[in-house]
Amino acid sequence: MDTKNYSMKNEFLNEMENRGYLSQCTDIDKLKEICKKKPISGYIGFDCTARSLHVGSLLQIMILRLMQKYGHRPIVLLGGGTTMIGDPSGKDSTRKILKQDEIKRNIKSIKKVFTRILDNSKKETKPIFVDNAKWLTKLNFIKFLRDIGSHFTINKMLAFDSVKLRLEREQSLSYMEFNYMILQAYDFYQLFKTKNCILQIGGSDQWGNIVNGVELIRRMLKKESFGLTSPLITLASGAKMGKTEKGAIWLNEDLYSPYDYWQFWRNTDDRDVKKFLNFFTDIKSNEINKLCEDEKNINNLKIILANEATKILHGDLSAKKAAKTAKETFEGKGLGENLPTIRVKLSDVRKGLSLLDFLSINKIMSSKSEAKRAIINNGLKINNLVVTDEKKLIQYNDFKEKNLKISFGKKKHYLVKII
RNA sequence: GGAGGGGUACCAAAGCGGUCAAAUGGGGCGGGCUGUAAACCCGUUGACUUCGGUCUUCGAAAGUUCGAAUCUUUCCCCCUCCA
Repeated sequence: MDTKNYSMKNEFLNEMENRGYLSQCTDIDKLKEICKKKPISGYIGFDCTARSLHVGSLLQIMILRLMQKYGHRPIVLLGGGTTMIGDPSGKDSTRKILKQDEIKRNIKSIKKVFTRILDNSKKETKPIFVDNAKWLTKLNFIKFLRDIGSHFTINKMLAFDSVKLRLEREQSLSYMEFNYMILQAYDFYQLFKTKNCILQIGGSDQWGNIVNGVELIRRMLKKESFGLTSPLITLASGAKMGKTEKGAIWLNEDLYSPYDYWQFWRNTDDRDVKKFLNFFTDIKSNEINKLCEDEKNINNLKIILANEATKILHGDLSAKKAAKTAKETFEGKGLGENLPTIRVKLSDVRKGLSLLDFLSINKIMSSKSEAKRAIINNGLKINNLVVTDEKKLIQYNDFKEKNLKISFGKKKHYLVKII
């Protein structure tokens, strides 16, 4: 992380603007004033519906990181309580309800990522982790309705996008989900009261939920708080950031390897590269401008992006390893040591392994039929040679010094080793 | 609670007794072209198979029939209007 002047606290919001992190703010000027004078605490809430967050949440985490950089304190709210309800924002249908111990497990797993990306070394900016299950699960329904519910009107709630869109699309919205925004507002109120947290940050789809919290704090405590949103990242292709058809780009290492993560950034659409350099690296904005002007080969920019982004999440060493493997695999057509590796027994190889079985057993292909199709479509290579025989057996003489590379398509490569 | 409409593969949507593993579009995957990009073009898109076929799939269950995604009954779910 940058080691420059940490006292420039007001720079936090300026850099947010420069990097394109800022979409809306309830009162940017006033917030800047406050930031200039003293360190603040700001929070972002995260859903715990999966074992890991995916790159769709990365921008939010980068914002927390940026707060720290300028001396402010990030609060990470892992929504163990709200996850039991499910945020209807931006969703067409109700999510499946998770069991409580599942949510607990998810929280534990998700937390790992924050300890990597955020800075834990300084007392003043060390992130605080909170779980809203702590207060939400203790609420008394009648009391809550009287104390909190009375501040909300249905008229207004119906006008929020999260509700309105669902109704317009003729999708049902349960009473449970309908209450989500109130709970989120209550979270902010809690954090304001107990942690002196004056700012809530979120994606632009959270605007309604955030404003509700600001409003609730004003009504209940007669105090001012702030809300701020980051833009919804839209890819040049029109798709949403983070989830591909094949599955999400997970941040947790055990779900998505550093090598794959590096590849994800390396494969960025040309049109998104500059934006992503600003969003997902520590390179200064003006340096990025210069880089983009000087560098004529956009592929080199993508490599920088991949290196830097991977470094932030997985560390320098993993980033370097991934870059090296990519180079060996794609440029040298060789065997990158860091490729996903499958180990086989010598005795099995001597007998001859059915390629179709091998592919499906090791989950390279989801079924034998799919593997067969891949071969028919010339999509499968062993040591860079197209496989044409679907009945092929993997045999000892296919290996070079006990190594063999299986490639599916141009980008998916696997290393097979004899043990 | 009453009336009507509807639930089909990853999504949207056709099919309304056999020729249906199910049209078409999107998405995905693979190939070509390139730059590990985009666009474009081509192929492919349930599983298993001794490649002859076999098995499972059209909300769920039961039934009619030689034969059901298609007809009947019950149940579940969704939508619209009314109360």
